[in-house]
Amino acid sequence: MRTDYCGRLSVDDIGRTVTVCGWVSKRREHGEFLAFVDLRDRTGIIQCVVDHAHDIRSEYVLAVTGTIRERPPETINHELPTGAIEIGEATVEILSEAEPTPFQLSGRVEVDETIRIRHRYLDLRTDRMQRNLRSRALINAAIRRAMDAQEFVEVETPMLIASTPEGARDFVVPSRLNPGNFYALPQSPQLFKQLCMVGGIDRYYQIARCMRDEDLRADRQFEFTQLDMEMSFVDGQEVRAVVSQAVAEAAELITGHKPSAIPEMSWLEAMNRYGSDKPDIRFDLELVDLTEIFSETDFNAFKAPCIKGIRVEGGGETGRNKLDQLTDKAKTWGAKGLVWIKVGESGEVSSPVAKFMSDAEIAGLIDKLGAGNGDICYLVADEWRRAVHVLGLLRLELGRPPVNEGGFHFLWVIDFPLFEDIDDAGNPVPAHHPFTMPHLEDLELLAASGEDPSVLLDVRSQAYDLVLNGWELGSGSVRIHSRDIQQQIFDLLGIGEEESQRKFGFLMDAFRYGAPPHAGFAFGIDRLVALLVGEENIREVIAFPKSQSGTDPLTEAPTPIDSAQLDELGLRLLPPAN
RNA sequence: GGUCCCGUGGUGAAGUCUGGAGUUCACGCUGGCCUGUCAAGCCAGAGGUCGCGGGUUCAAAUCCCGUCGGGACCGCCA
Repeated sequence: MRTDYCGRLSVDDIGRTVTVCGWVSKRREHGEFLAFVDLRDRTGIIQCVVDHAHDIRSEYVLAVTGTIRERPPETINHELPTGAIEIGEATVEILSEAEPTPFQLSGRVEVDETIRIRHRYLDLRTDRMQRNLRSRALINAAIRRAMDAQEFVEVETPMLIASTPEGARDFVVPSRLNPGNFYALPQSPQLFKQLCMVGGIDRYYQIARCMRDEDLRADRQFEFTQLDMEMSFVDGQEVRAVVSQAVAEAAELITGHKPSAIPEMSWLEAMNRYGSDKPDIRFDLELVDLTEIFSETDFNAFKAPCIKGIRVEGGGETGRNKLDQLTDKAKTWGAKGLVWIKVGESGEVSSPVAKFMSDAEIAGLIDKLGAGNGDICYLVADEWRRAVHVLGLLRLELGRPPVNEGGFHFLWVIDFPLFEDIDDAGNPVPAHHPFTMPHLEDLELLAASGEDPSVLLDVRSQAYDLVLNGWELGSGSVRIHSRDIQQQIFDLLGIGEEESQRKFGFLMDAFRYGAPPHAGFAFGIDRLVALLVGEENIREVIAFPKSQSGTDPLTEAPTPIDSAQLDELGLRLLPPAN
């Protein structure tokens, strides 16, 4: 039926008689005996010159046969790759007619996203979606090539697994053969890939679908895709090298040039300099520590464990309205307040709280922040964690570039703390998952925690995150392969032997029979692709995404099921709440 | 669970603050004209429960209350 693709025809084909197939992108009629039909397929557009085009409408599916010829010089379209040629005296076979589409596919106007998703089969015809899905496929292929080249074995792990109460909320699937029992869909193949290591696979990877029943966001869908990998007899450094290689090849494919080596930064440094564990290092605006300067202060609001500030160059013109808005935002982020200090064009200092500070303190903070004439400084005083958190968010608010600007800045954040917090019951809250290996130098702190649990917060883990332009792409760690250390961690977390046996017994059992030291990583391919193609929402790189409320405007899922289906599964519905 | 924004012919927007006839613009659609366009052009036309429900008012797209849908964010996402 087809001899050529539209977008691949060129001046080299002049004189050939071809048949192309595709959709009518545009029809331009010039009277009864001359019309131009732009035919579109996945490769591009070719202009076809036909007579009697009156019953050919947009999005009709055609097979067009004719001879490739040069266009008259004055009619060459330089906007179009095929703009120097056309299919002349074309005969048209209508393969399929089309009603007017519910939205225009030209991409010239932004269309409501729900309408696009409800008619995704049309939206997929647009340049944007064609490009995004093609880029995604290329990135997947590049990642597979990188992993295959390094002798990783692709292993598929089950989708129907046992539910574990930790972590995200599970999607569950009722079992027909075992009424009253449920499978869970995997939040990640975590335990299975560790079993693969015990099984001597040595290097495992999988482009794995993961499901988490948590609220959706611009960078979060129920279902998402990860590159999941695990290696035996390696340290974290070697894992990061492999992952760096995979994302570098993916990035090179899209940008056309090899990204530089990915820098590493400790979690503590990231928090101190950027107020985030996923710093966007495309821009500076770094946090500066001012605690020392105010150690003897009389200013009550600054009698705090930590005082941090940022300086915005040329921010002195910021109006009172804007400053009030920023202060309100800082409060919603958890700050008690936001202090600002302007340095005027002739060096004079203005701030609502200047009168509470000594001259030495003002001079000190201006010096430390490097504030010059016309600048503004923002200061937050609080507990260390809250101070850096608030200023980190303020930093993003004031300086974050649009998604498609500033290039691609990957970053490894390493040496995460093992525990995030101590809960009300006195148990530490794990920052990663409970199989994460602590730093060997910090093992003694674990032992010492009996007297003072707060030292646990200083225990570093061998966990690492990969960050791109302020998005967390993924995380990984060196795993615990010793049953003793694992039990020690479970004890600290308040997970007793009986409970750990019930939840993770199969992993603990596996470790009895020779567990290799192992480490791994997983990163979100949706997020990587979105950033690389310049989209700020992962729905744009997913063929059939769900809305923020978890429904699918195309299939209308989720839907009720009939009572026969419920009976078979041994389920009965409760009446609606309220 | 919470905060904020949006909902107006098929599509995108303006109109809403400050109530006064479904008003406007662009695209698309239908018909006509048109032999070198490419966002073709020109002429004519069709197309609306202003998301839905209630309230205030002589009068509601506009003000108030509720509700539904969409989106951004907080919580949540070991």
